[in-house]
Amino acid sequence: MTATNAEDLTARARIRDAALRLFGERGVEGTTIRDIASAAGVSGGLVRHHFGSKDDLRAACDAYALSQLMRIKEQAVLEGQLANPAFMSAAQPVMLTFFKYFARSLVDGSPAADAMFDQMVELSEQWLIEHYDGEIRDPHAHAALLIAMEMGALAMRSQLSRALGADILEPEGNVRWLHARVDFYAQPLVSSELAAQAHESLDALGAQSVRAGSLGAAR
Amino acid sequence: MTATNAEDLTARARIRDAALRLFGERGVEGTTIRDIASAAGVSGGLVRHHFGSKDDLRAACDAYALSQLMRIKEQAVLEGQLANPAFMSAAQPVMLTFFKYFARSLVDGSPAADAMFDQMVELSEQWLIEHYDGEIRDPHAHAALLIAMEMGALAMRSQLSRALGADILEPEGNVRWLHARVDFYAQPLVSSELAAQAHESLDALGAQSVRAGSLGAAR
DNA sequence: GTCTATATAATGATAGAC
DNA sequence: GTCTATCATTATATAGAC
Repeated sequence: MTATNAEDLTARARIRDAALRLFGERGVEGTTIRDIASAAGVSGGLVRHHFGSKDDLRAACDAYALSQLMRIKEQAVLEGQLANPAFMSAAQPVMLTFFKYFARSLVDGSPAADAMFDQMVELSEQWLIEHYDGEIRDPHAHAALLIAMEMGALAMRSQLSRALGADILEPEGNVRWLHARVDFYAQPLVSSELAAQAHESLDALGAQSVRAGSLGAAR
Repeated sequence: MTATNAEDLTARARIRDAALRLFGERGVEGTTIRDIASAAGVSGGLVRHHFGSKDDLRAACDAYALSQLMRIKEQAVLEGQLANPAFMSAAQPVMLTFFKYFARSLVDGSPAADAMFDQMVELSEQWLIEHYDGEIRDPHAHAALLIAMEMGALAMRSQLSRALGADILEPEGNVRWLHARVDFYAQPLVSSELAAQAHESLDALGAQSVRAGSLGAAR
């Protein structure tokens, strides 16, 4: 049910929600129109009637997920709901569902997902520049890595859930996950000395690669 | 060419390497046997002749990627090649290719990938316990998140590459990526005070979720 | 709006020739 | 070992009835 707008019980909405969920779980290629129709309790023909083609359905899911996410963001920021625990805890699981969809889309590749990624990188880059205490060499790269890892962890949902002993998208596992995440971001994994050393090694490696030319990634 | 063993120019090896690459890039569902055959420069029939079925081919890729990764690991650790820059810089791109394959398998889900993930978590958990200075509340969860984010970032290869301006699996982008990664792990994103505060909020949220019951993740 | 039935295409699997 | 040709299955797309 992802998000429950009042008039949202139509077959069209059910199809879109089912597609959003199945695409997010199995990927677009791994999901058939029949699967979606079955999950939504309608016929395959109706999917076509409402959305035309699988690609169009996917585009509709992209647009819907993006708009819903933006809507929540607006509410949180503009309407000052950020400080409202009830709103935030209610919004959280819905947002996660959309994030999960985008995480999978990011892996599969799609124009909308690409745009979403860039937008998120942009936002977190600004946040880093404005709110971060320490110095960051390359804020853009830092932000990109941050978002890639965040979305990547979400794409690894089943693995992470197995390791934590509970689905990270259900309340119990979700809390465990968020706790671990806070710790993860609170503690540096390597010391600044080790980091400096690593940067040096990388510079040497970089120069070497450029010279040798033969060390290109295998393909 | 992923890894160039001397006798590795056989059609069978070419098929396996092509499958490894395509599965890693597009996922198993998104790759057809014809695609693989074409990339390997052979007929579809030959793929079947050598590997039986698509599932068997995938299993062969799993086994091969795992064994190669272990082989490199053995060499690095047992034969003391860890300190040999030439070996390490040559091994790095090959390892990345296999990691990429597993990252995608992790997203798609497979028994071998699951085992791989658990193994990596186990290793990094031990590393955290033995070599990490600070205190970590939940080493297992921490390790799981670390691996999920590492592999997740790899699964986000195209996004990350676009953001960094060069393919992270080619030398140039690779160096940029590794630099950003060092910085990422060298600097805590949130202060310990903020972290403590976040942990508190999460505990409150957790208790609330358990009470309310209605806050389950959307599905 | 919704369904059933059908056409068309793609895919994995198979058989047999060289 | 390698190919071409073909089959069976499945998926998407389409048409038309209710």
